Amino acid sequence: MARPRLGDLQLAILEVLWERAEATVADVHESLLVDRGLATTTIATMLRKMEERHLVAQRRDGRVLIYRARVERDAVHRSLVGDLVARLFDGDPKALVHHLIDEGDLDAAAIDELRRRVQKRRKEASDVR
Amino acid sequence: MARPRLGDLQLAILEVLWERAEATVADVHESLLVDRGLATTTIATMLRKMEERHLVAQRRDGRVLIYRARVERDAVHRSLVGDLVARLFDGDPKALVHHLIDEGDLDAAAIDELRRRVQKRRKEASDVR
DNA sequence: TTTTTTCGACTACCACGGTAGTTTTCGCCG
DNA sequence: CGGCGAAAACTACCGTGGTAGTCGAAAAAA
Repeated sequence: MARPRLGDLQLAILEVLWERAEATVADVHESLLVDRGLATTTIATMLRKMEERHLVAQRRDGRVLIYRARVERDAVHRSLVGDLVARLFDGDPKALVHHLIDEGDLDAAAIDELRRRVQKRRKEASDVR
Repeated sequence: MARPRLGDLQLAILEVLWERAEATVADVHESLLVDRGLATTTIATMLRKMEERHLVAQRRDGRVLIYRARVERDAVHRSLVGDLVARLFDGDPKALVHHLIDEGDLDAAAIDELRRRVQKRRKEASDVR
């Protein structure tokens, strides 16, 4: 029993739900229509499968099903990023950033911004405490 | 036809091949035996499938097949990381690092080290030029 | 009330990662 | 030369993401 590993469509659907909080099959279909030319039934099927896996919750309003995300964005991001870090970088997040730098995806300005962000985060964390 | 998206076992196999340059089925099997208790045939099947997808190359030495990686580590890392960044962070690598910081996976010391690394990389790049 | 539209439910496929058993091949040793 | 043993080849199966058609029920329209 390996992990479910959400695919592209599932992620796209969740993205829609994260933005709208609630949506019907038609809503999701319409939102994704531009990027992917999928049939409505495809979205419906996917939503049903995702409901089975408890990724989304479904509520009935009359004869229409209304879906909402049951996992939150941060949790999904954390899980997927953590997964990648575990798979490729032996669980060391720094190694991932090293990779990004070596590939030229981050420049000095970006790092400086990150530095500020760390400072800010530290402050917020102590404020909460 | 979506992308193949290498799985855990495939990655583990590639890891072995990246370290040894060349390996037989038995070699790979032995290397992975500790972590995963897989049958030799499983490794063999996976290697054959990977050969079909041109992830590895196969060379015959008498009766034995010798495999070597046909994709390089950096390329795979780049591809998988790029994929994740595209999927989750709208193609912006900085957003990924922001996430890491917000999750507390990177502290100030780590950032300072990254800064040094950027400096070094910039130097190396100009040296090559 | 009858017809048409709209939804969801069910079913069916395909590709592919992962896992392994069965069969065939082939070189080597006695 | 013949049989043994190891390696490769073939086959099979499951779960799941992705894609969509069909069908039936129910609501809306005529």
